[in-house]
Amino acid sequence: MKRVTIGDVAAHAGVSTATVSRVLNGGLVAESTAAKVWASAESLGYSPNALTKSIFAGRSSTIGVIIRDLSSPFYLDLIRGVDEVAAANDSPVMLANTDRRTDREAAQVRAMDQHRVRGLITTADETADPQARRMAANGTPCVLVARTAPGLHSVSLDDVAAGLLMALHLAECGRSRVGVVSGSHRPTQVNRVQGLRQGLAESGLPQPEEVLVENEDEVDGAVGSLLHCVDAVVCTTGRLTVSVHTALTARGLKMPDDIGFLTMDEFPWAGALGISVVAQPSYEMGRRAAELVVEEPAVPERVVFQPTLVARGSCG
Amino acid sequence: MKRVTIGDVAAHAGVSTATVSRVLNGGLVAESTAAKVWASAESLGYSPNALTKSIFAGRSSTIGVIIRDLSSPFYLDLIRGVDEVAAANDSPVMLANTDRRTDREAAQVRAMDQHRVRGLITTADETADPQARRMAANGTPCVLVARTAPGLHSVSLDDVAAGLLMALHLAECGRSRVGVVSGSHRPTQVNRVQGLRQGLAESGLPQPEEVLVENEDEVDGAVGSLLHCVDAVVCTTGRLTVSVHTALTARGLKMPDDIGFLTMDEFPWAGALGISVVAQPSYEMGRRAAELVVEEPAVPERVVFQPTLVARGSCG
DNA sequence: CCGTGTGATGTAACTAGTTTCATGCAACTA
DNA sequence: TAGTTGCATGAAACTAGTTACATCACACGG
Repeated sequence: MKRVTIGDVAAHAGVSTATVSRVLNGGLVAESTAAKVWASAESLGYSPNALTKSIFAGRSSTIGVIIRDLSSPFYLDLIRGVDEVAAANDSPVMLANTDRRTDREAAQVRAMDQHRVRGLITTADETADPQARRMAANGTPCVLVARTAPGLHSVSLDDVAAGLLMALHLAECGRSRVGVVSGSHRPTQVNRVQGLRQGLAESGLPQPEEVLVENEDEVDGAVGSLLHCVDAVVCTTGRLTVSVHTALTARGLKMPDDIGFLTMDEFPWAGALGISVVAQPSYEMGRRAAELVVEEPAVPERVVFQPTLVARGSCG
Repeated sequence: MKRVTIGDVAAHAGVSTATVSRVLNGGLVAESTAAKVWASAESLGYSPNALTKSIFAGRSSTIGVIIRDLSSPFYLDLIRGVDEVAAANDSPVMLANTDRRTDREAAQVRAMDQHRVRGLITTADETADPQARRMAANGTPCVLVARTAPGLHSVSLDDVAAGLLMALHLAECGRSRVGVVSGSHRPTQVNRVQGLRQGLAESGLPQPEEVLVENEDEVDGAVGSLLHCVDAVVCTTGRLTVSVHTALTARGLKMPDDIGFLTMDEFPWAGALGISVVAQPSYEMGRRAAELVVEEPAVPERVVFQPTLVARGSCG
């Protein structure tokens, strides 16, 4: 049960702990000594304690990731991107899911700080900003995802452009009356709706009917309330795609003939279902966020990605 | 840039580090002293180093999770379950994705060991077993997911039962000639196919035509080669559901009339698409795995979950 | 008035490593 | 042969905490 320490290896090999450390980390050691040490380490099953290394280095090699919603495909791809870069840099990933409970976020950030993560990638909202800034001041790069804040790095989508793309596509498909389902008051949602409004106006179309839905089980009612006057439904968050789609099809509406449907974020079944989406490069965004952590730019960097339209016929 | 240490707090409050430690962890301290220490800690922005605590405790509070495939809905739900229990126990989750590259697994397990995780939950295959056993011997509970091995905990599905369920449903739907797409030689896959064979035999149906597909881009060809003689296609892994479904619909086949389709693992769009599945309680499995880590049973425990059929009409 | 008990605090040893500095020893130079 | 150089190694200090033990002041009982 007692762990084998560097001291045990040193004793077994008949050298000092300093020498063992040098062998393990590639210092100046005689070949014969190195061989002895390797043999001892092997035979004792020595596993160096990464925590101790980290405490000496002042921080661990771990990259912290705080995610609002593990079940959303966007965040999933984001994590895949982060993990990819982290693995390439021998950095483990420490993951925390807040399950959309904002009150947990500051605590999660604090926990990450206490674990002395090498850097933090987070979707937390303003509440946690002071905490994140303190970390940044201590030299821990913090990257906001899907939001910007002064003094912190960020990786986000051009949400206004996403809204514009949506409006443009709807106009091209000959839709005239648009209903919007948005998911929160967060800036991403607000900006997408704003882009949509702007784009519709530029295309000479009337402003959209809007409903805001926090919980998935409110979607059906909300969509129902939209339907009396619209010929297309737009969903500004990938999280609600299934619910909105279900609300439409449950009413027997066929796309694109009975109703147009356009949503955010690519997902595996979009092709099979013929659903048009405005996609964000979530995997690439995850990669970029992790790169910011690894590269530690001195000045806060704001990386903005452009959305792309993937037309599949659900709008006509 | 220099971190505030317990020593800085002690100096600022005019006490010893021992007293600060006692204040922070609830030892015997005078109320007036405690107040001073809290004030100092607050004003200096002290953040206790969790790594140092862990090294003294001999291990960290982190739970390690090694996953083969982050994009599979099964693993995603599993992680959600693990995270839920971990969060309830104030344990961060350290995540590593092997991207189905078996050669990375042993290295990942080693890395988790070096980080002195409190416990390990892994889908790694036999290659990493010796490493995992060494960890278990050192007192780190290791839980295998979707596989069993002597001396290690495991959380898995009754895969034979899953195959039986599939066969039973196909028989009930009047299917007579079944094609199977399986995803690997791993025991899960083999057992599901075995259960399917057994169930078909018990129902008096002929043995299935089987193709094994490692890569997603081989699915279309493989499905094509099945189609000359079958009236139902079964997919024994959720990972390939999209590809197999696409291969079928791309040929203009309608379900259930032209072909029956049955696959593994529940997924968000199954309802919308009317696809019948044999589901595993992946979230619950994740929770149970994390509980095994937290509870550290002395004897290796093998938890087996039962699959359930969710019939949605894609088989008739 | 002295011995004892108790609560609050400090000292120092401990965790498992890394790293600096000093030292030993051999080979080479003068 | 003495002095210099340089490699290999060990002792000890350091990382940031925790904790066992020692100490001290003070209150109380005999």
